Amino acid sequence: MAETAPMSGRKAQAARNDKLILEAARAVFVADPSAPIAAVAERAGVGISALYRRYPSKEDLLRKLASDGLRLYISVAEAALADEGDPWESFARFMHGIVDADTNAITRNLAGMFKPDEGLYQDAMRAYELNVRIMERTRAAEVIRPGVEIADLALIAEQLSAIKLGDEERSRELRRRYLTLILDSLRNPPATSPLPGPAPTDEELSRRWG
Amino acid sequence: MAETAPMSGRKAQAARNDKLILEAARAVFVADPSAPIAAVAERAGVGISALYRRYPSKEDLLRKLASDGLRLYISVAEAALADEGDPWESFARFMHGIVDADTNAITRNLAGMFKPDEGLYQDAMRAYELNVRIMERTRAAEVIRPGVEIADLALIAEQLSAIKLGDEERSRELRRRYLTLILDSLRNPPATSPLPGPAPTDEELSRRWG
DNA sequence: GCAGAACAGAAGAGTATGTTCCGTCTTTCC
DNA sequence: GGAAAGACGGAACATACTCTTCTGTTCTGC
Repeated sequence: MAETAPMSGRKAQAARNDKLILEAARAVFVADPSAPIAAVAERAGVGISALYRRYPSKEDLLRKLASDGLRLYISVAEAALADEGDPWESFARFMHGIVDADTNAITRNLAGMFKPDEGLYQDAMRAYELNVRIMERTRAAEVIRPGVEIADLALIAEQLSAIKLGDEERSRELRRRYLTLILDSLRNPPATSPLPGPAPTDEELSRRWG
Repeated sequence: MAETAPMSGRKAQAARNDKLILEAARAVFVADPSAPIAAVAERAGVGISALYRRYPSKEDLLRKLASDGLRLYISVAEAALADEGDPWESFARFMHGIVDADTNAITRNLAGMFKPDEGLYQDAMRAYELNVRIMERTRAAEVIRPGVEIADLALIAEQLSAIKLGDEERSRELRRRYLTLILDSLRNPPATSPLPGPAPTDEELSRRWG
């Protein structure tokens, strides 16, 4: 099988660690943007030196994460633009896509913790341009509530990414719930879609106070 | 005039400082819950010892802030319950009240930074009970979208309190904007209210990246 | 005029965290 | 078969941060 890299061997372990570290870093910094780098190592199940072998400093790691997150955002936006179906459904899928991917958590929330890169600027401009085109197309179809601007979408995504309740998966589910509410309100004419997933329970809310 | 305390005198200055310190603490910790205590002193324009004269420790100050915030929440909820007018309008005013007061910023966001007080527990139970009654009344009038639970309201308020853009006043204005969107969607039947205040501008958004 | 409340801000003490470094193990090349 | 080198774990180091205490000073109220 072409996919099966030899399970043993230092090189194979290194390749696996590459992914382990990036995934751990993403998870840790999404949960707490100011987390110490030791927390990333622990979560990845590796030593600290495995991190420093790959990234010269914490700042470089953060920049890498933000860069990946921005590129993910771009790919979601491009997929949405390629979708030539119903304009509203296409727009809604775009919003669901960026909220599900939670790209805000690793771009906006990490801002200020690293010095932006030239490539980051390029990607940011590209992302903005895609935003404009999606918005223009949706407006042209007259399926979005008048008065809603591009920047509104960014702030809505940012609000939703602030929901952190329990599990990462449960958080996503709840974000979908409130995104559904907002989208119903953004749609022209307004709609009433079924709310996905169960409402939060009082127990879920109060557990965080410990 | 009973209200006019002598403008000079150590005692008068102390009374003024009481307020200055609480207001500064609120503003500072709302902006950054993990801010150092020196930032509060600086913002209040007083020395650090003026803080420690009033509160034995940082934790006590935080507890005081949270306690005040919770009481503010309760008073808003009580006012909403006392309002016997249109059920939906009353509910909407309640939501606007707690979002405007931004009580989440000084209760939920400070959680875990101090050991809860017995009085806090009492207040929390009282707040919860008021929530239940407001929700029951609104449901009984059948003006709220089916499937919406009490805990939804808490999470919605929490989302909105995550919006921090520029000025404190501007943030409030934007929170009202998105609260209006959500309330339109929560209402049964759905409504389309005029959006208050201008949409965020791209410049406002990008300024934060510095 | 003076005793003391109230204060500003520097100094102290302890903690948290980014980064380096050393000893170890495994692989791979001769 | 042996050894050089890549990769790693985690302790050790240096440092920056921040809560709290403490000292010297000012100004009020009597």
